[in-house]
Parts: sequence; structure tokens; C-alpha cells
Amino acid sequence: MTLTNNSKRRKELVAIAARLFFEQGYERTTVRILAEAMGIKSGSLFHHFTDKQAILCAVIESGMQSAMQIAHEALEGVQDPQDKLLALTKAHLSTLLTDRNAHVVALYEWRSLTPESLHHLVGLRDEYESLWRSVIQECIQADVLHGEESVVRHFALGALNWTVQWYDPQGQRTPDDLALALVNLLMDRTHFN
Amino acid sequence: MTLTNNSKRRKELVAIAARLFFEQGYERTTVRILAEAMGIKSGSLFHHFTDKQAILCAVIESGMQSAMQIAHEALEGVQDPQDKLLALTKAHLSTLLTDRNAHVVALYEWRSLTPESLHHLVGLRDEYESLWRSVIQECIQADVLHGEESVVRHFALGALNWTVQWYDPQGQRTPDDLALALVNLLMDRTHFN
DNA sequence: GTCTATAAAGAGATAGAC
DNA sequence: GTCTATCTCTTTATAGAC
Repeated sequence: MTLTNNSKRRKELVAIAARLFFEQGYERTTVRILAEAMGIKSGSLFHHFTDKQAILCAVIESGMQSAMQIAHEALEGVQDPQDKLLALTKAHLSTLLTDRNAHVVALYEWRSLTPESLHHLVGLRDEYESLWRSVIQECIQADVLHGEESVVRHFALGALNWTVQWYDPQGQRTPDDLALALVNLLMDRTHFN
Repeated sequence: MTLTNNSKRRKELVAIAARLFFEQGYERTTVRILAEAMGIKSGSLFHHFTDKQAILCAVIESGMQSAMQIAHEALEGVQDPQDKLLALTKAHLSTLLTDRNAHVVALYEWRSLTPESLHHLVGLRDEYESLWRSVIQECIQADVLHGEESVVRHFALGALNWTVQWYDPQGQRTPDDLALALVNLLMDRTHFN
């Protein structure tokens, strides 16, 4: 019951781990710190997860899945390519900056995964990137964006993923403001207000 | 002689540490691994550095200084705001992707610094960002870039800093190609070829 | 499912000889 | 400046009782 358990309790534990991995980084977060935050002793942790790395894997899986779900919801019913790009950008920043945990860990801590876990998760990552690929391709074909798709996509996602390094949730700008600013920067002249 | 030693030997050791921190991350690189790569025993390491974190500090300092120096050289004699932006972008990608070590560590491993080291290095970082601030401000005033300076700067640097996550040195694109692509993406329509 | 207790390994760092 | 030897502490993980 350890590997494929999606009980409410397990989700709580994964959420707590996500918060700590986000705040301190995976390597610096010990199993004792994790257990204490979960209200249990460190030995009990290994009843829920086979090892520490499995916790990271669960956090990253949860981060990718929530990013994917919110992105799909954001795109629902949207037709115009530029509107799609804005919606996708807002969705991405929303999971990154509002619920600043699992998605951030998914972006920054993949190096600590075992090859097996990486192999398991790489499909999710590719699925998410495919969403971006198709929307950016549409924008290029509609002539509102210019450049090679893969380069534009990597630059856009880089600009977004780096926001976690400088964004201040207490500041005056909302994630949606930032999304608008990026899309306006990438496209010729201002199209949105 | 440990703290303020810039001998050739010390620079070699810092360069080796930079490579390992870049490849495996700071936390996962043990002092034994460092020492082995340096051709000495782990005990000898502490003749050169007070502790492990001091090695990281030296690596980051070296990364910031080389980024700064190359940026200054790139800007020398350049007058046009767009040309300055392109030069600065090329310089940044050059230190990040060609000599893929100390500058990358400087960007990604600041969380493992002690408050004292951070305080020591934050001035260097601010100095480097000021270069970017002034060039982007010039571009906005010259009407070739649009938006708030700080937002544009963070997005541009984010897009650049994220390249280390996906750039393939064996691929067909050079760092200079990428720099051109980014500047063209940020500015209205294509200005450079 | 959680506890206590602890094994086993690895980490950073030190001391003193050469 | 490097070595050997080792200390001390922390880490992940396990075993068995409750």
C-alpha cells in the first residue's frame, strides 16, 4: 500500500513535503524535519514512502499534475491563439506563484531523482510541454509571434520559471499582471490591456 | 593565508570545485569528492578553505567577477542601446554556456550560503544587475523596448538563466545565435540579422 | 499507523607527523 | 602543503513492540 496509495492522508503528507522542499530545497530537508512537520516520528515516515527520494518523486508528480490540470482548464473554450497564450501563461504563473510549492519543486529538484523516477515523470513533463508547443506554434502561424517555436518556448518558460527567484507575493503586482506583461513583451507592440 | 589568497593554485582549486558544483550541485558534492578531483586528500582541503561553504562562496565570487568582466568588455565602445543589449546578452550567455561552471553556480546555489557570505556577495550581484538595469532603461527610452524596466529585466535574465536547463552544447545553435534570437524576440519585429 | 531504539553509513572537520 | 588517522555528528533507514 505504499507505492500506489492516493489516500487523503498521503496527499497531506506530500503537500507538507512540497512546502519544505520548496522552502529549503530537497537535499537540505532531512527526514527528521519532514517527520516533525508531519507530526510523526522519522521512523514512521517509511511506512508511507519507501525512501526519501520517493517523497520527492510524489511531490514532483503532484506538481506536474496540478500544473497540467490548471492549464487544461484555462484553455477550455478559448479559440484565439493570443488568448490561448495568455491563458496558458496565467495558468503557469498561478501554479508557480500562488501555490508556490509542488510545481516549483518539479522545476528545480529533478536532479535529485533516481533514473527510475525520472523515467516515470518525464512523460508528464513532455505532456505539459506539448501544450505549450502547440499554443506557441499557433501563435507563430497566426503571425503574432516570431521565431523558432522551440526557442521561443524555452525563452518564455524560462522567463516564467525564473519568477520564483524574484517575485514578491507581498508586492503590488499579481501573477496575472506579470502574465500580461510577458505576453505583451513577446508579441509585437501591445495587444492586451 | 586562507581567506584572502588568490594564488594560481587556489584559483585552480576553485575552478575544479566550480565544475563539480555545476555538474552535481553543491549539497551532493562531498568534500571527499572535491579533494579527489583536486588530487589531494580531504583533510588537505581545509588548509585552503575554512569550511565547505567557503569553497562555494569562492566559486560564486569567481563566477560573478568573470561575468562582470566579460560584460564590461562587451560594452566597451558600444553606443547604440540595441547594440548594447545584444552585447550584454551575448556576454551573459557566453559565461553561462561556454564556461558552464562558476556563473551557473552563482545563479543556482546562493541558497546554501551563510548569511555572512551572502552579505559579502550581494554587492557583486547588485553591481551586475545595475549594468542590465541601465542598458534596458536606455532601450526603453530609445523606444525599442516596451514595459517596466524591472519586469523586462527579470524576464530577460530569467529566459537567459534558464538556458542552462535545456541548452545543448553539442547542438547546432551557438550561444550567440540564442542571444540574437532573444533580443529579436524582445524587441518589436526583427532588427538584427 | 505510530512508537522507541538503533543500526550502518557518510558527512564535515581536526590534530599532528612529515 | 599534504598526509594519515580519527573524531563527532548527522544522515537515511530498519526492526520489533504497541
